[in-house]
Amino acid sequence: MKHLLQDLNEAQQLVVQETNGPVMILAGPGSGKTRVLTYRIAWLIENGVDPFRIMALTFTNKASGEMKERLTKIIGNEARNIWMGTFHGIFGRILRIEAHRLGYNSNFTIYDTDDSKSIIKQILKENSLDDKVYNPGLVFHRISGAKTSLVSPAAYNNNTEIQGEDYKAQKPLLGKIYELYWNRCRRSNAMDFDDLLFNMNLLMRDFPEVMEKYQNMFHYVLVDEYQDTCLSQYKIVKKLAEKHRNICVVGDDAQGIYAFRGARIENILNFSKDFPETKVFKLEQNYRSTQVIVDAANSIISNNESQITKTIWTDNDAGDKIKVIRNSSDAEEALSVAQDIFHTKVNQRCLNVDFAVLYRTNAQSRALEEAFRKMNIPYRIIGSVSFYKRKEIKDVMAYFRLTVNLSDEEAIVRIINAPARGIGKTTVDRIIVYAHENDLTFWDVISSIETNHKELGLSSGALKKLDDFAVMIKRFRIQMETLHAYDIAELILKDSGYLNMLKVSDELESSLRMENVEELLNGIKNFTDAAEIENPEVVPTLGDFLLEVSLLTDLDDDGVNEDRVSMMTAHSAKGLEFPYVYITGLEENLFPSIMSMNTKSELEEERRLFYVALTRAMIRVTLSYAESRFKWGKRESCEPSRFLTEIDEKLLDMPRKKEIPDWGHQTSQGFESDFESTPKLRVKSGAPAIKKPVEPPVGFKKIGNISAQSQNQSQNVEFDIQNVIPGTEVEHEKFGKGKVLQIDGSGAEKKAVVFFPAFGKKNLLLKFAKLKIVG
DNA sequence: GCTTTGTTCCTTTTT
DNA sequence: GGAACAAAGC
Repeated sequence: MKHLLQDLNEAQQLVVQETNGPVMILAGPGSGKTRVLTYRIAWLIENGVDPFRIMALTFTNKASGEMKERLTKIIGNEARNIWMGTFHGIFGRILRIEAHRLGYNSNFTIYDTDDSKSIIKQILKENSLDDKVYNPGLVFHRISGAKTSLVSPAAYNNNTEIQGEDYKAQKPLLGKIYELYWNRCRRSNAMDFDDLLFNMNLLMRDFPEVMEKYQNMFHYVLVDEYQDTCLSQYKIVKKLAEKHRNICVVGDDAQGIYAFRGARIENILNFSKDFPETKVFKLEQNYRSTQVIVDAANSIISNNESQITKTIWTDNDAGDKIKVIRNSSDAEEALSVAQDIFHTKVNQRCLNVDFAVLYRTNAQSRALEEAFRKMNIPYRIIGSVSFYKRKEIKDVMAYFRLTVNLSDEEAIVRIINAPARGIGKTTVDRIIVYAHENDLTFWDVISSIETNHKELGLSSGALKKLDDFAVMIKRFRIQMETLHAYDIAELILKDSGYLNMLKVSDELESSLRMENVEELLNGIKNFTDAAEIENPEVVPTLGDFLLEVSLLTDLDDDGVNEDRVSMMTAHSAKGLEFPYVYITGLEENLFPSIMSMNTKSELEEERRLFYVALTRAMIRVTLSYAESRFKWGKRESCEPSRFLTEIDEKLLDMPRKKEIPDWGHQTSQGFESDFESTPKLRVKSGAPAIKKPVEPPVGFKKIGNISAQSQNQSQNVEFDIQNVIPGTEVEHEKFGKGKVLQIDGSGAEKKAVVFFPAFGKKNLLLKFAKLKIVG
């Protein structure tokens, strides 16, 4: 047992061993918070606590994944028996068991933000409400806010204060929309993210026997990032721990960055009121960062009025001053960062994984990516545009969702005509209206279409098509009973004709979509394999997969162990650490964001976010800002961020003019490549014919054109990407050898148009990463 | 009914 | 730079 504590210092040891009764740990950045939590759990188990009796809640999958991994290293396979996961994941699991009590069935769908917004849009349309007044995003935010504060539609509409606010804002019908949305979700047997928390509260409030069951089940409750809990999370946790009172929360008010989604930092302050016998521990020593970084972080946060006084200090060396880089444009900024990393790598002999580039908004990643490709530095983007937001993935998931949960109207409408089955908008609309008027679900109507079609006034052709569709889904349902997740998924994709639709399409995009669908299938395969190893007795179902995947924001990147620079938003960086950190886009209105400067507390949250970003670094922080930046295709000039002046001047290596880099030459638009550039290629639709058609290399055949949205989106061809130029011979794992005709696209996935003689049929737009250069 | 073409309006951060 | 919508064309 001794060996466990050996890895910890004295303060940490004390915390780990204090296992009985409520404990609050105020842990500054770099104080070994995750370590303490992990070892505390390990300690419990080593002392005979059953892992099934421990619940450990985190905010992100990343955090829980990391903790699980560390725990497995310390205590072995028992780690997987702990109820460890995100709030949403764990509560989703419980709700699946208890769904019937709340009028759901256990295969409920989890709606993501896009699903929610599209339902709100439909509601607005059906009630002919102006979507300018009732902006769907805003409506959703309002509903979400109500739910995280545990205000039901009924309570919302009966609360004169809320009604007054809405009335004042000239949006008196918000409550009505909330109610309609609420009912729509219930009818579809679906919960959105906030419902997972809300319904968990309902369960605990209205079913004392259920509450007791889980209170008895969990002897130990641990919560990470406690400052980010919202009211509904806080109430659940409080109730769960009420009986055994072995609750341990870890938090840092200075790192609270989620007030926008309902987090209440007060929860930290109130903890001792709820549990008067609480023992409070403070971990203030920072083992991560240099003196300079710690001082800078402290000097930033001291600008905030509201904070619990806590001094972070460190024994570490002073370290380098914080370098500030001034740039003329976003493109130049990206190149400066890439170059700086390049030089640091050479001088300090470190790896790509030692670097992180942070930014305020995801949109900023684009320029960085371009620069990194130019400089040949491998990178990984964490949490960018989600894999699961792609059209083809959403389509495929809709098939799965519908098969598992027939009530899911969103899903049915999405795929009833994908691939085209001759079931058009008019028919679909008619069914929706009919269903809602008769209090039926969409599925109710089409599954017994023979009895309904007269009132619907459908043609016999439409009737047949709808019936065919319903029969197909019914067949999937039957087959689902006997097949495990991967097999049924594959079967659905084939039999629905979706895969074939992609296969026969000659759009370049389709082969890319195909790859994504295959990637999803691989994901299911991994899921079933892992589940079978974990518990060979139980067959992993499609429903299990859906639950897991709905709460995932990104497909688990396979490149996790590769040596790459990490790029992510400051929010995503929470909980991580890197030797070298670059914080980019330090411009007023960008960081701090202009959207977050309406009130003082919003500005203070931005400051805390900057604090989080700074304290990710171990050895060196580099800040950069640009004097101009592209916004909506237009160049706008920027002012340096106030944060730059809020840091103690002595800690800064002040801005200097950017020297001209040793390659390329400067233009008003940033840098221009030294490589030869070609005339703009026009794309097919909406544009005049390609002026100078691109001809395939000798021995290669070209069929089809690039398809894009409109002439405004014609793309530049770039040649200087990772040593590949048109003409380069490449090899694809599946299609064999080919020749690059064109490099295309910007953003996360640079694409190459490649001719594959073996494949013959068409040119392919492929994910760049999948190509190997031959010779 | 389905596909192509043209326009508008966005943009914070995440489960 | 792009998603979502609307309109026109097939």
